[in-house]
Formats: sequence, C-alpha cells, structure tokens
Amino acid sequence: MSWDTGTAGEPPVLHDPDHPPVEEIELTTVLAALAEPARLTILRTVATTGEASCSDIWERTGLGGTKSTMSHHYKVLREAGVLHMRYVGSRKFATIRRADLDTRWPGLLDAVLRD
Amino acid sequence: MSWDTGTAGEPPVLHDPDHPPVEEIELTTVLAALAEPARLTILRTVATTGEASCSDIWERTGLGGTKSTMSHHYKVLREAGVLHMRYVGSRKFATIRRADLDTRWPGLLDAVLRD
DNA sequence: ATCCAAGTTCGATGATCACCGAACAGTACG
DNA sequence: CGTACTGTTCGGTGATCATCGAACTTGGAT
Repeated sequence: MSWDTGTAGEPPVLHDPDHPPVEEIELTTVLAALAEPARLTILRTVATTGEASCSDIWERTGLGGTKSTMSHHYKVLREAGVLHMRYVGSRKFATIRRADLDTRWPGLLDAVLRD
Repeated sequence: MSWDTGTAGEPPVLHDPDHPPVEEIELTTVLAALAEPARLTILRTVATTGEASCSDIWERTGLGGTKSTMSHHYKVLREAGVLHMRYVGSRKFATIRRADLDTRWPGLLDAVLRD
C-alpha cells in the first residue's frame, strides 16, 4: 500500500490514513483516550507484552467486553495517536507509539504506565 | 470548621469532605478531568499564576463560559483531586495539588503542563 | 438595611460515549 | 470448495457530560 499524496517531482509525502502524524496528536484527545479503565488496561497490557494482536490483548486483559466493543477501543486509541496498528493477514498487531508520545510530552507515558 | 470524625480518646481523623485524600485519587478520574480543553486551560492558568480566585481565573483564561459552567469545571477538578480550594470569605482560591499528584504519578503533571 | 459581587445548585437540553448484537469482509486451513 | 477465525461496521440504547439560565446563598461594602 502507498498513501502517496505528493506531487510529481517532489518528495512524496506518505500520509497514513489510519494513524495521525506526530505533530497532529492532541493532548486532550490522548488524555480522553486513556481516561477509560478498559483502554488503560489495554495500554498497560501492550506495554508489558510488547507487540500484541487484538485477540491476544483480549485474552491477557481479561476484559469481558464483546469484539465490537474492543474494536471500538482500539479505534479510539489508534485515532488518538496512542497505539500503532500493524495489519498482517487477518490479524492486527498493536504497539505503543512511545517515541512519538515521548517526543510530544516527555514523561507522560512513563508516568501513566508507572502506576 | 472541623470535619472531625474520630472517636473520643483516639487521634482525630480530619476528613475534608470536599477534597479526596491522596490515596483515593484515581488516575482515570484525573485524566478525565484534564481531558477537557477548558479545564486544561484552567489548570495551566493556576500553574503559572499560582493561587488564584475563580473570578481571576475566569478573567485570565478568557474562557467564555458562564459562571455555572465554570463552577462545574472547578467541582470536577476538585473532586478529581487536581485542585485544592481554599474558601476565604465569599471568594474561593484554587491551587494545584502538586505534591499529592507528584507523589502518586511522578512526572505526570509536569508532562501535561510542559506543552 | 441595601446593594452588589462571588459562587453554588437545580433542572433542562443537546452532544458525546460505551456497550451490545447482528451482519459483514478478509484471511487461513481442511 | 466450505469452515473457522479475526476483526470491522452499522444501528440502537442507556448513561454520562458540557452548557446554559434562573434562582439562591453568602460575604463585603456603603
């Protein structure tokens, strides 16, 4: 896949339609994404597990919700700029956008995860 | 005023009915309180101004809301454990519960304020 | 007592949100 | 092929939330 929106002759600008670029991540959106117990649990699970598929997260967190509810949470975390999703086959693997978040708000993620 | 709920002969336990004790402050509640642009503005104003009355905050932030809306935001921030309110006469002065928040989640407040 | 300034509280309203079930799409495997 | 697995999307529902206006309380000043 290639989300090339650049002009011919100029350096191509790859714009991932799913993930917001670093500079467009908003603090209030991040905070709102993390201000939900289930999503905070998801974040912590990914933090300790490393890259994990959605079904893995579902098992490890023990969150009782349905698939659609989980999918909703993933979407919120992804659109907020907290999680990065890697699509491989029919599975989806999540990682924390640590470098991006640390660049924008140093110490924020560490403070939230060290609890 | 005295919120003495202790038993006679035992060390009195002062329980402030307005502010949650440090150990009862919850992370998701704090994040939810800060995940609102107006409240984040209020927090930053108090952070730079120091102790400020509600009307001072209202003027300095330039938030356009009504008095009741502002009062609502103060209540959310206070009940979340973010702001401490000092009542003097008919005025109310707000400070950030920095020590308490730094104890629970070191670096969180700094990360949010350094933006 | 009178007036005003500072905040709170009480409905009410419109918006947003978390959650669900059902239907759907894509991939992997027999 | 069909079946199972993984995850999304869509409508709907009940709950929560931000905002407002109006009425109220309290305190200070004249």
